[in-house]
Amino acid sequence: MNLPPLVQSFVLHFGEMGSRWGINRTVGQIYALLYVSPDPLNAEQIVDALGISRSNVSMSLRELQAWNLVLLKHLPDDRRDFFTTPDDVWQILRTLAEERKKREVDPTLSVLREILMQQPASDAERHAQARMGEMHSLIEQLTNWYDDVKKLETDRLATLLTLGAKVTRLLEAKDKIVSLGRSKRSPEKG
Amino acid sequence: MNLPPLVQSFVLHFGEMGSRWGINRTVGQIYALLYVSPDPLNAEQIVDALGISRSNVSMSLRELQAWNLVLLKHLPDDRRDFFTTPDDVWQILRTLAEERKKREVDPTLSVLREILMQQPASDAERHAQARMGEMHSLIEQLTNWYDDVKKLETDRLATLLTLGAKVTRLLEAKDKIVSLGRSKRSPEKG
DNA sequence: TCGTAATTTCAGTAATTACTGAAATAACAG
DNA sequence: CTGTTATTTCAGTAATTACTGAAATTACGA
Repeated sequence: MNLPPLVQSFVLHFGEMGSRWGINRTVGQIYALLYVSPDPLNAEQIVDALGISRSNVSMSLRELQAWNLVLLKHLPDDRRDFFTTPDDVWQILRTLAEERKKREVDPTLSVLREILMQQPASDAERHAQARMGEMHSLIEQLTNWYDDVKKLETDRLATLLTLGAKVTRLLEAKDKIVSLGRSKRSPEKG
Repeated sequence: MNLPPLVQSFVLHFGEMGSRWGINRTVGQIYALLYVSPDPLNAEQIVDALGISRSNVSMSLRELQAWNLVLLKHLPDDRRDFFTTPDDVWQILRTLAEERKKREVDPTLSVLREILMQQPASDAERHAQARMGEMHSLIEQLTNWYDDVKKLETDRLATLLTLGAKVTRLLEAKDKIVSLGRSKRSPEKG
């Protein structure tokens, strides 16, 4: 491996974390390298930087493309492929979220839906189905929220994050006001 | 494998997804089985249900315990260990989020912090450090939001989710009002 | 302390995943 | 076409991860 020390630490870390993130070492290292490189890199440069085989680079770049995590660039009068990551980290986050949802959540959601359609044939199955129903509606709530939030432009998203749980304090206040207003006509618990 | 068909589909799916979720097949299957079982199960019952070795069950339960995803129960006059999952799916979600953060995010955050302390020795390193800084602050914003939100009780969290992006519409309105109020004294762009 | 059941550990093996080098394919320029 | 460079494919191998069975350990009750 042939990199400035500071970059090397980063690249090695991404390599190690790769397995925890569901990608492999090489894919992690290549992504890290592209992320910190000032300019797009071609395959040969990646080979030189990381000291891995050309074919491994080819396969790993293909993997990163399948994840939509890299951009393919071309220089004039040069037919080699050059790769970068998007400049905007928020955009990277969006892509990551989208792809992980597609791979890690959607299949489960559809399996759950299918099972929930079936007729339970015993108490055990009835109970199991009820549990799967709970899981299903939890995931649905999460993905609905996600679908809603992913459309936000970056600065609105940042606002939402900064606000965090404070929002619910507003809601508490609102609840009080609403229930006060309602209390004459239809009083309720609480 | 010896399970009602409906449960078996669920268990097999969790097994297959296991690798995508960073756990292995057996761990996924055991978790799924415990999740849908009406009562806690002991190791022998898991062996019978899934048709895997006793030692594999032992190791996989240990793994699930490391993730805080299962509860250990004891029946009176029975010294075997029985395992379940929490009843509350929201609690499960919280645990999952906490553990994934611990394993998948925190190490990167601390590596980034360390690297950002260092003195860059070239333009390349300066650029890399700037990029890592962007990543670092993105992750910090996300984890701050998470720390804020994780404290909410379940129904407040559900409210927050249901509201989703609608919150920002409130904010837009608020922005307008505030800027209107300010416009006489210190007019600004927008 | 002995015996028994429950659980864990771990060396060996099976299964899976990652990586390489060589060959094939593609994309051009002359 | 032919030669050259870039990229991909893929069979074989290396490395890693998962799983098993046997032995060891633990936790009791008699």
